[in-house]
Amino acid sequence: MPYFDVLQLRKLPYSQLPNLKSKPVATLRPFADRVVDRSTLQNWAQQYAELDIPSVEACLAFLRATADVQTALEAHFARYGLSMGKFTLLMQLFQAPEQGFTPSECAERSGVTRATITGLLDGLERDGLVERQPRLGDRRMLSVRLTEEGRSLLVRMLPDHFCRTTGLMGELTVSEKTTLIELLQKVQAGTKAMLEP
Amino acid sequence: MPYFDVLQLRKLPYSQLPNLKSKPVATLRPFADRVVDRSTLQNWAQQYAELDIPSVEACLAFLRATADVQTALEAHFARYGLSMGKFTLLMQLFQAPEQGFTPSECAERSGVTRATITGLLDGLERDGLVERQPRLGDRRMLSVRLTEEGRSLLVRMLPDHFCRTTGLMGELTVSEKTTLIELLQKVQAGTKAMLEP
DNA sequence: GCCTAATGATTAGCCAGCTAATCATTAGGC
DNA sequence: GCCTAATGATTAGCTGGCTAATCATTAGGC
Repeated sequence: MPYFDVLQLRKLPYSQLPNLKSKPVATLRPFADRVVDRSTLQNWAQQYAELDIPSVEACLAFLRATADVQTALEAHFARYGLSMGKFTLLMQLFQAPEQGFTPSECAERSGVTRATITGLLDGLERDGLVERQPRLGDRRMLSVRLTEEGRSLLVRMLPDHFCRTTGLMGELTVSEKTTLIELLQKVQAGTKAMLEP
Repeated sequence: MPYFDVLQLRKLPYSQLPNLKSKPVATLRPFADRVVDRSTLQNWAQQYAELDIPSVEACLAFLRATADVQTALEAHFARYGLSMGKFTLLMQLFQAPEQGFTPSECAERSGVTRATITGLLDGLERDGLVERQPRLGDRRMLSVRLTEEGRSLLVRMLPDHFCRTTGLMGELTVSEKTTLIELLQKVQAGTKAMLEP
């Protein structure tokens, strides 16, 4: 759930995505954008000295962008029957050496737990995009590899994928992209403050 | 799962978060940052004319920041026994009129489905932070309100919350915050390209 | 050489999104 | 006035994160 809606912003209702299986039946109806009310924010700022308006606005803008991009990526991957996690996994295997990766290697490279990888592999294997084989030499490990079908799915989708990635950043000039990267790195550095005990 | 790890970036391993209940046992070990390899990117760019390096880099930076902020917020809310969704809901009710909101209103304001609200309310009600009561006049509807306990939890946590939000943006100057907001709006506009049929 | 500890994969179970279906209630057309 | 359609809430079931526990296998110390 989008956190920023505390202050009445909104994300794209999922049911409005194009190309997803079905019509909404008893789900959210579209509703007008509710942009954050300056006076509400100022009101809060009077009650809480800790509230810094520009920071909150930047944070809300970030979360709003986050939610929209997330939604858009999900819709993109859904066209190919994939989720972000599954695509990530496939791309890793696409670049993998001959013998593939072990599930643990996949987990480590992805920054998710092994349990999550097990689940994703179950799905990908069910869809015939990936195969698990015993690893010679150490019977605890498995080799995970793309099947031909998996490889061809990627080859088929990558042009579209890169094209849409370019489109996502299409409103920014090259120098704006550079600036954005710098500013995002500063936000990332700020997460330290959130994580502190 | 963080999509950007296709190109070997990483997010903070969940198990390294401070203040979460327990020690990692059989989970991810820390591993070195793998920054995207320029030459890999250039290599790919040769194979796929659609790949625009600055766009991909900006996209990866964004997704990386997204994942880290998400993780940090989750850790922050976890200190108070909340998730982002629950916090959002509580904040809405905090500002609600006397009679509270109906679950549907909550859903609409949050941009999530009613089913999701039902689940969140179940959890919040179980924890005694919120109460559901029948609505006079229309027996299909419910009134959802904060309990005293819910209200006092918010009052207790908000100073810390705003403080940490300010901290999150603490590395940026005021004018950088403004710039960031502008650039993020452009990224948001770019999601159109992702959503197109 | 054996026994304990470490490692790899899986399983079970929680959470919070989602869709689709169901049920109760209300509203509206004829 | 009644019956159908719309509306509000819930439920069931899927997904993909997570933790914790389990099980098999391997490695290492003594």
